[in-house]
Amino acid sequence: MTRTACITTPIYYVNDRPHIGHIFTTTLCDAWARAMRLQNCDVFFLTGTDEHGVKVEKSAAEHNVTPQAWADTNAAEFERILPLFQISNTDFIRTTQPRHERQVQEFIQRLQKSGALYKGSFEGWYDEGQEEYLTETRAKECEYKSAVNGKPLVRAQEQNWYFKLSAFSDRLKAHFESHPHFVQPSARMNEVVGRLREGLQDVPMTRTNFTWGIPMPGDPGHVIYVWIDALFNYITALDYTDASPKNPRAHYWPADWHVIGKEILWFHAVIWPAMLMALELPPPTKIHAHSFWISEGKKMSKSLGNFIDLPTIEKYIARYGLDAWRWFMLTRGPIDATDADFRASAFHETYTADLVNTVGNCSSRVTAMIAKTFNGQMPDDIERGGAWPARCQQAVADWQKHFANFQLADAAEDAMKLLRDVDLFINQTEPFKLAKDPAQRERVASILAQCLESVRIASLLLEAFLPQKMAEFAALLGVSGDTSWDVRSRWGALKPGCPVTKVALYPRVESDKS
RNA sequence: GCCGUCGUAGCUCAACCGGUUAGAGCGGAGCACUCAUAAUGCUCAGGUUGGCGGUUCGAGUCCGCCCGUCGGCACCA
Repeated sequence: MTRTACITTPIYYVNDRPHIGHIFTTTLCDAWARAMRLQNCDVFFLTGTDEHGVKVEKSAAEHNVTPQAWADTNAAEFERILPLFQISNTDFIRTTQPRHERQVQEFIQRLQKSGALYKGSFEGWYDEGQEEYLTETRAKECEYKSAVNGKPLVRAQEQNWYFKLSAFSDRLKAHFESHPHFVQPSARMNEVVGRLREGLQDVPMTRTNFTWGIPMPGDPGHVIYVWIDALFNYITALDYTDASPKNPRAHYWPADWHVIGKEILWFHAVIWPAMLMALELPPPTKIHAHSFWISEGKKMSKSLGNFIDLPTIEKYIARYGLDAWRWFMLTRGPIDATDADFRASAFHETYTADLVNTVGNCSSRVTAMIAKTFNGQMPDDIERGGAWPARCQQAVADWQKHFANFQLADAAEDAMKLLRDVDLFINQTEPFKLAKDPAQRERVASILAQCLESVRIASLLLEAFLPQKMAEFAALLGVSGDTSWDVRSRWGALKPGCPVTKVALYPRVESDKS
């Protein structure tokens, strides 16, 4: 029986344009999904778009189109760009799809039956121009005036459906205690636990001031709040209103990882698990909340206009290649608790140091020596690998452990270390010198065979990060994607005599000193 | 304001429960080598581990205070 794995990105709000943040999150998930697939896992990798809410309704009106048309256009853009980054998602869910809307209504009805919902009145500071409520702190910040038109905020009230979040306080606390790694990184876990200690308030889950959303079952005029609607995507994509074994997707839940940005942690770590508890469904296994990119030392913001947007990203890919882009995202990105800086100079240095000088050069020197010394054929290793099989096995084990813990950059480093060891080994054993002595031919054959086999295994470990060139390299060596993990991850997949040509995987790129 | 991060070599970061001369990568300097994409390997960083005080046989690692940074505080990846 094959293992299953499930990973999700947040669904992206269609009022936004795709930028480095979306692509970063999605790429993280993609690398993990690819790593699991390499290991023969049956992977469900979900992404999609969040399309309801007052902001979409307003933007649509400004553009003189229907909300659905506006959502269609923008959702299409999010979906269109996935192949540009070789994202290997297995589904793309949109919250305006019938499958989602139908199931959300059913889940809401179940929540109602469970007694987790009640109708109460909501009072708050209301911006009449923007037609939205502001939080108490936000209202204070704006001195109780609209940030947009300067008119005073009004005290407004409306009837809403509430989710009884407070009732789940103890169960949530118990879950956090028994699952100390539920939220990663640990700094984020601390934040959630700390806030949980302060007590929970029930959350409004419907609105009446707009209509672009999923109607509240049995209460016309009430629309399900976008966030509640959106969270359900993780299980509506699995048709999880039917959790029985007859549903071919049901076994993917609970998801191994919800990968999110830190700003939406509370919803995923607290509200979402509580709703699932109310529905008597299992919570997600783990949540990884990454941090943000900043740009050349400055926070990205709409007002500064320094977002790393799609055209900027496409320029990098045109210049350095997709692998380089993914490599920088995955190894230098804000995957943990601190923000990371996107600098053009750092991008260039990372590409040169890692992909050109290490991956590219090491594979090049090894294949070149074999091509020259052994007529382009994998030589026979009478030493049976020497110390290398164990060394490679260790790298594979470390890599697996790091991926299991969502430590992607560390997993990449496992492969890089292996390559650096190969470089070192070549300098120490000097096969290029020994090759001049016919008496040393067997020794040279063993050294080079060991090098190539180690490089091959390193490239396997890099394939989730660098899908383009590593797949190409594997194919060149005749050990490509349809070969099983057991064969590929073990020593000895390259047989003596198989053809080897000199490779040049990552060309040097001149830095543009302006 | 409340809660929470982080503050270690020029840069990016390591260091499990406190325990020998605090470690890598990148950049820089020198040397070696020539199979390779002017690549690679070796050597070189005398860092008061933000500051002050405390606990301890012993603290980067625990406690207190201070300084600085960043984040969350309900809908911006």
